[in-house]
Amino acid sequence: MRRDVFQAIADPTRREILNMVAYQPLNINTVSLNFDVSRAAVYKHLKILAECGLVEVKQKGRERFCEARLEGLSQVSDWVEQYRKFWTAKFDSLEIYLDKIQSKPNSKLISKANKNLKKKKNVSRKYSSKR
Amino acid sequence: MRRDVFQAIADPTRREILNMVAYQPLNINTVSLNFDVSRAAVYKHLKILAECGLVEVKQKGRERFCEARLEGLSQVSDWVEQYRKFWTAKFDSLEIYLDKIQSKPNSKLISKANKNLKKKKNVSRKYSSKR
DNA sequence: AACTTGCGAAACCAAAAGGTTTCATATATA
DNA sequence: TATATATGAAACCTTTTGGTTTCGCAAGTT
Repeated sequence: MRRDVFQAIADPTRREILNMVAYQPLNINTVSLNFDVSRAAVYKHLKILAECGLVEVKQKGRERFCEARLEGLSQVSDWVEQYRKFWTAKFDSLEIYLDKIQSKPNSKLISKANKNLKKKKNVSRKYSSKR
Repeated sequence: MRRDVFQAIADPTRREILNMVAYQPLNINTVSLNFDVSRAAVYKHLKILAECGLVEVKQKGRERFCEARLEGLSQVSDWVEQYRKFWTAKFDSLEIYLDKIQSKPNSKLISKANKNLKKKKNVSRKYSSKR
């Protein structure tokens, strides 16, 4: 069960939950009452958010307050920011590059590709019906 | 079939694909050769990326070159950035607020919650075995 | 003590995801 | 022309996801 921040924020309900507890800690019930889905469903979402560290749960009596711990989002921020140059810059030069490259794609990737090709053929054979 | 950027980048393979085509357009086969999964699987990932606008596909003869169109990531960037203050700021005051609030959670959310509570009871009845 | 609340967990479900094979087709190439 | 390559698409399969009910229990309330 992969449990990373990217997957955690992929679900719109979880993003809403995150937004809700970002401004103040709320107990699980209060969070769930703000959604149409069942408390159990919200509970599971909260569990996922907690598992990847985006919310921290603190017991207070019989209640459990969920507090956002958004530092984990920096991982997403870092990932996105490394590509900002690609959508900020003009793409004309890249277009031209495409025209040049198309008959002979990047050699580095190709050589890596060739290694995988062998692996891939093995895998294929493994699953193939013909021996 | 929900098809948004958040979901598109949730899969690590798709993030790798995106990174691969960010630097130069590549045809589908070349992309797939760099992964252990089948071409068909990679094809599906590319389709998802294309559906949410993160890659653009251009036909060139019998080949189809995939080009990254990363502007869509700005949506993710915007979403994350709105929370940066929460992980940059000190949380002490929030901690104190928690202690004050815990016996009486946010009234705005609560009133919204009450509306949903009614809905929720209806829904429950709908699915309930007892009539 | 009896009742209400807030949770946690289990059992179940349907749909979505992520993969795999296989096959057909169009485009290059030898 | 015969062969190889690059795709698209369909049929299937297994695992994950996102939800729902139902139950039990502990902690507050009346």
